[in-house]
Amino acid sequence: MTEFTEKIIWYIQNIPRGKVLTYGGVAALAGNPGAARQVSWVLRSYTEKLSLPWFRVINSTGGISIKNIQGYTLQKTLLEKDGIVFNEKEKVDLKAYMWDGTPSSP
DNA sequence: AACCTGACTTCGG
DNA sequence: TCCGAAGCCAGGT
Repeated sequence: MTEFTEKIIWYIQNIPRGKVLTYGGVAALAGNPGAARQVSWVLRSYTEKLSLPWFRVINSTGGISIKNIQGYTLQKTLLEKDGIVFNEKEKVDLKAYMWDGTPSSP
């Protein structure tokens, strides 16, 4: 695994409760803005092994990308448990919830 | 080495 | 505003 991939994992693990990050956002923080798809690959490959907070990663429109209805519902439920609110279009306010990458932001 | 895959993103019609 | 097409990157076969 490359250093880039390790950074992706690090950022995902450090997303604070109540915050989210987009796939492209994680890739950008990890140093490669164009590698959003690699982030999805990491989630699919390492979520179970490393117990990653996978549900805090959403797409650039503020919505959930999981196709499977059960996975979609699970992710939405977990995010709401974090205090994140979805609007009538099933989207969250990225300007309010997007994590800036700072480990401690109280 | 070539080709395929994916829980993505962006741009043009 | 909405949808399809093309672009993107690393890992797996």
